[in-house]
Amino acid sequence: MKILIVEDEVKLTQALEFLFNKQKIDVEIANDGEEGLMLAEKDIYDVIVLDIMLPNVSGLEIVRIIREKGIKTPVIMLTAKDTLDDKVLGLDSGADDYLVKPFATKELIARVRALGRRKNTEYINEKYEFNDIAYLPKNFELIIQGNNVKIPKKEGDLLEMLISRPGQVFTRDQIVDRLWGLESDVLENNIEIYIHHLRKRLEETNTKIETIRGVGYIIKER
Amino acid sequence: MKILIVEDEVKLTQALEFLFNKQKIDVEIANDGEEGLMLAEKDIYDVIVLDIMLPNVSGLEIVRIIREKGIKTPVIMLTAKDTLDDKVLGLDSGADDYLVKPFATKELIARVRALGRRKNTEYINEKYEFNDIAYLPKNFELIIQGNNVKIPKKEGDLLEMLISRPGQVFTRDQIVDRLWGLESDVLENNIEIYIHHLRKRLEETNTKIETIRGVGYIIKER
DNA sequence: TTGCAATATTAAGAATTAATTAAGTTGTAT
DNA sequence: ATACAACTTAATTAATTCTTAATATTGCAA
Repeated sequence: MKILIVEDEVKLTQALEFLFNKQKIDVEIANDGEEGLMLAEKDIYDVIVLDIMLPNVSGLEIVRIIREKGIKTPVIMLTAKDTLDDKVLGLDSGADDYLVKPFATKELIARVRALGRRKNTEYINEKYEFNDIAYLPKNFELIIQGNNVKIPKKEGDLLEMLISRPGQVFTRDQIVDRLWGLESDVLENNIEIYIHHLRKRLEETNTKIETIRGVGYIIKER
Repeated sequence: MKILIVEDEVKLTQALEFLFNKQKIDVEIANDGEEGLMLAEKDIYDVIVLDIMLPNVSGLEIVRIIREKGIKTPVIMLTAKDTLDDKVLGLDSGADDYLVKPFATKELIARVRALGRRKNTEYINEKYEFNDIAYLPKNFELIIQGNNVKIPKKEGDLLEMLISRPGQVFTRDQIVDRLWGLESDVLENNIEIYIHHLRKRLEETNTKIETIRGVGYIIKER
């Protein structure tokens, strides 16, 4: 799971990053609204945590814009007690949940988990299921015909991305951004290599990864 | 996605072109109102970005004229703070959105994306349907009798053009402009080739592409 | 109905993009 | 410090898509 945290208090973001990482959750940080919007638009995160009060672009603005764009990533709003108005409470801003500052980090982690899970399947233990395969991101385990196989992290992250939204095409850019981070300059060839590895693992299954030439990849029934 | 930017500050247009290209959005530039109007009339863009203050013909004029002609392409207006009057704010000028200069380029990109998508979502989630066929531009899939077939990009772009406005004749010029860009010098013969490919795919359907001699092509029920 | 222009068809090879393989590097755990 | 696994780079091969070009057919006007 990879999440985006948009929050201008640097100390807080650092603490959160540390805590989430401990839970095997990858974190990307944006310290102002503009950057946050840019990242959120990439549509590569499982959950977005948004402070409402932000420099440049407010959290509410960000939700509005990304929802308009059709991005359905669950959003948790962080609000100070005094800015907690109906708009947020009613959640008709487009956000899915909110948390009043100051909050217990445990609480935030729990809610992130809950939302990250909701979108996919109801399974309690962070399990993605698609067609005849399943994937457990927590221990990087791919399940084929009842057999659990541990796969490398990068392979797992890629599989998780694809399997988390079946039917969605992920562009090569999105894949690079999610697997290697934003300002990385890895060769795009790496995508092909990990796709290749995954395809080999899926050979005997009824699930395949299809190439959309010039665009990216999508997971499908064979 | 292909957009038109009409803006007389050359530096700005160059920067925008660079940024949009990075986002895989094709850009055509016009540096004055007259040229902008001419291009906008071609009706081949997904979004038009229009500065209000322009040499020759103002942005507002351009929207008015193209709307009169029945061109429904979404328009984003760029306005300086001091020309931001009700006409623009109310959006009853025919524009769909506006942005006050100076703006964050990221914000512009976000809004262009949002508007460009809107056109598609008028049809059932990114799916064009006509008669007995359907097309998914996102993964370049043509759906015939429940079967999804992947088709090449150029074929897909052409099909998308035709199917997006059934009943409208597209001229060879419009097709060349949209598929190959304005200053391309590909042989017009290429149109016929891709029309040919599409026709082959549609052979067993009740949908056909008709030639309007001396003009262009139109998609129809057989 | 003949000839011309426009359109259609087909095939070949260029160009682009992806897949594969191999070799080298990094990081980590013992 | 060594060994192994994972990751990255690089080079090669394969596949797909695009374009050119050459030829055939069609529809329209004289």
